[in-house]
Amino acid sequence: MPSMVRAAEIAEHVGEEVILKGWVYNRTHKGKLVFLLIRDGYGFVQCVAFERDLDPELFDTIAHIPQESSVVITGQVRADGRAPGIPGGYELGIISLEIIQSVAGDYPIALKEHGVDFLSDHRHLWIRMPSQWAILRIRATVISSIREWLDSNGFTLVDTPILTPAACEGTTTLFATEYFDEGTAYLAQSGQLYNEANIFAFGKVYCFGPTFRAEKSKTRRHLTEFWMVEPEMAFCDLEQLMEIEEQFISHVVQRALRECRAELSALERDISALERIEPPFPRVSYDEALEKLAEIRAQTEDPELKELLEIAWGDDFGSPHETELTKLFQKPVFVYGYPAAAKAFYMEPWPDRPDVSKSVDLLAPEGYGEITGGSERISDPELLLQRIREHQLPEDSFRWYIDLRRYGSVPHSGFGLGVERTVAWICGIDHIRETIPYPRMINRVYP
RNA sequence: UCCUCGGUAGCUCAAUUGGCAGAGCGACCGGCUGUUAACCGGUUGGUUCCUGGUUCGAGUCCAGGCCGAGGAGCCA
Repeated sequence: MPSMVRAAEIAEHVGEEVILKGWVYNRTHKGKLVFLLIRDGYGFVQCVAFERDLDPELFDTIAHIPQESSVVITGQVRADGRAPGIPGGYELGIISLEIIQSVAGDYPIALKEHGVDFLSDHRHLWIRMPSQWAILRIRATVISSIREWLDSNGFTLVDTPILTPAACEGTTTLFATEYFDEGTAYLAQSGQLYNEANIFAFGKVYCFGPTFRAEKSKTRRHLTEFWMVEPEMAFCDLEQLMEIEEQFISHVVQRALRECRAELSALERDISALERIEPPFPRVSYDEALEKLAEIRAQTEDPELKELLEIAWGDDFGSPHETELTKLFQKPVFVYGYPAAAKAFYMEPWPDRPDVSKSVDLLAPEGYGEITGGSERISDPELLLQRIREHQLPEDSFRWYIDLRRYGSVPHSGFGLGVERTVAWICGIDHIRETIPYPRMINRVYP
């Protein structure tokens, strides 16, 4: 009895008779010769049927097998440079083939260009296509390496709630839901405040889960449901935070490079752009970034870009600013020291510059922009209380958060990494809706 | 919420000044021994987003609406 193989490991079985279980991705009929491109979940393998080698009835079946039919194939593995696939270069000479289900011939996704709305409506089928399959495999590897790095560098996973009593940061719009007799609960937009409690028990922690924003954002960088990992560290200042981030991000990219070569090349990703990603990353202050933007603005001939890049000290960067800044570097770039007014209430002020916060965003290169946002947090209870009042937040709801500064307060820092934006950058694709299996956007909750 | 663009066959798109609704792909049938979304021939395929208006005549012009895409703001 031949043994079952996975497409990804086919190279290890050259000369052997093996069994492959999967689905017909494409069929090319050449008369006395038929090529089937079979996907099995682990890759795509070409299987070849010659009329002279097979029973006429079986050959006719293979010649007419519809796209996406499920099959069990027995065949002999051989190396052939002409064979397409992921990874390509090997093919199966078909000895026998059993159809588990023959599709009626009405599979909606033809092998041709499609519009994004059509593909989104068929997301449950779209994920079978090589590009989407490759992206989601890379996503899985990215998530795995995020957890691997944190777990092996002293961080404890401490889960934070998804149903929360109020806005963590009080600014962005939240999804609300009825919560028994307790009134309204909200879907979490961040686990950070809970992380800050957790570091006083565990030192270094992270939470990792879906987060929700009810913002009516309609861009290639936004989802209403997305995944975020948020590490938080006690006894950590802004400089140490940046060192942690660059180690962490570099590990994630390098492991994707090692383990997802076939997927990245299926996406035609420029590998060399990723090979450069290792510490240290450039660091630019907000003030320096403003100067660089002013230079770019002075040099551009494009009146539209000139207008988009207009910015005054105190404004947060918009995506045009981020995009232009990242073009100046071949690695992710830290921009630190944003104006306090543009950032959240809990951020530690810069020494001797109260209008500047000890905040840092990491902007991915090639125009991808912000993938992490972090800061050193306020550790003084009086200052924190003052900020809560300035932002007109409900003091009573933040009692527990203020307690953290009363019982053993220490300098501490943390950041949040957007998984989908990171995957989009690593994959080199232009819209994050393809980086999550079932994207949730302002006008899409199906399928 | 604002700006720009779009909606025609299952899919991707054409349709001249307002004058017979078209092509490619898919599906189905046939041909082809190395295809890479094969190629060639044939068959099949329509509420032109909706409502109203102008006109002898509307896919095309006008008004209102619906849906989608890209961008802005906001953010990861």
